[in-house]
Amino acid sequence: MKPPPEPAPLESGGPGPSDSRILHVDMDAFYASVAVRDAPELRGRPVIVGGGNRGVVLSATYEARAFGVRSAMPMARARGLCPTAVVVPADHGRYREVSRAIMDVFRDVTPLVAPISLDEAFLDVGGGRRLFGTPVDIARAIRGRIATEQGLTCSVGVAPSMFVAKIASARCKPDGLLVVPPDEVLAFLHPLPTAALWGVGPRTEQALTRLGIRTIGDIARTPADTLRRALGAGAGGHLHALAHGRDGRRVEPDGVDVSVGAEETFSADLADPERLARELLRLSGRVAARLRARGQAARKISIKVRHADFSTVTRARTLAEPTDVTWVIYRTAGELFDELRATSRPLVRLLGVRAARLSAAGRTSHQLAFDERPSGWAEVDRATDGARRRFGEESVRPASLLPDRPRRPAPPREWGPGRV
DNA sequence: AATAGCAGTAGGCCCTGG
DNA sequence: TCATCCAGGGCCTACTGC
Repeated sequence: MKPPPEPAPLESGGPGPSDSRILHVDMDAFYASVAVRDAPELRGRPVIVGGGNRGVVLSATYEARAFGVRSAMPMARARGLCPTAVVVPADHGRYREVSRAIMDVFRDVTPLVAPISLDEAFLDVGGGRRLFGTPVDIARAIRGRIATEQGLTCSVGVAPSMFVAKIASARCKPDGLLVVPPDEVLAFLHPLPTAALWGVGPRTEQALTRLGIRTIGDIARTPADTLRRALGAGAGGHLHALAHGRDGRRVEPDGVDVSVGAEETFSADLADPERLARELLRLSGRVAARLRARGQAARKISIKVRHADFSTVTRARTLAEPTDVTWVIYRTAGELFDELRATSRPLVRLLGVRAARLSAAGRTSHQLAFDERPSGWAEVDRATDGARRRFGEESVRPASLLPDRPRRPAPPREWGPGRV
């Protein structure tokens, strides 16, 4: 999800809407519910979506949750808790389809839809009274449509602000509807544990516990300065405001992404420099293709390396000019990787490539440096994109990525497996 | 005993250029 | 010329959440 944007400046009249007109709609056990819907023989059984020998649980039916299975839990542990569970691999294409249909339902009642993920969104339905009825009417209608059109259940929180609506939907799961009127917000919030607040994860919860703060009410009774000292100026002030029910954020239709990346955990830890270089090339190709698909170019390239002991480092470099070219990204990532491993080379568990500082790709006038020849790499990418459109994603890839030929990864003379 | 693949922000540190 | 301060950018880690 996207972290909360900065609270908008308050308009005269106080913090946010004075009526409960914000909806948070959250699908119940989304991936698992889609899997069961599409394979009815699974109904009633514990089902876990996830997999891979080193994967985590992406979603689990309530039957599986009864055994203690939770999302983000390592699969090995989940299987231990619930050996009878049916394990189903994820099908992201399918989830995207269903997601689009659901979001369309939301947009039928208001243009103010802020998707948080495939299965969850905020809606501001304050403007729809005349056409669609009260926020509660609208919430019921949405739940009905999703049930009949998709055969799926969702839970809806209705409140005067986004974060209260979010907590409300979580408290009425599954298949629930919970309305928090403005004058009941504080009574609703204060008994809840601090972790119920958006932005309080395990670390922050620990820090608060050390101060003897356990509930949202405790936060509200703590001086803002104490919180700021313990959690930092930003987070401290933010939590203090939330605990008093103040949340100036509005529901804004999606903003643009500020970065795109690709990363992968390998089925076994890697040491082989050639293999690592090939993986870097593959990830670079994926990032570049996604940039081109959005018509964007990036000025900052970063890599992420997770070692066998789970320690993680990132390295980044800003380019002289934006790029969407596979080879430029690969070369940069390779240099960063080289520098990182100049001194020591622990086994690699995960590798990632990310592109940031995005701009519209445009046909920027490109000044060739003295020692630079027109490389033709952009043309290679264009041809690749075209072939993939016609013949499918798997139709084109660099020779070094062909399964039969674990050779050296393509061109960069300056950087290649020979030097790793 | 095991820990995905994304994405985002905050805060600390260092360097650079007035 | 040197010391000092400050602002801004870049980099990195830590944390959060779906």
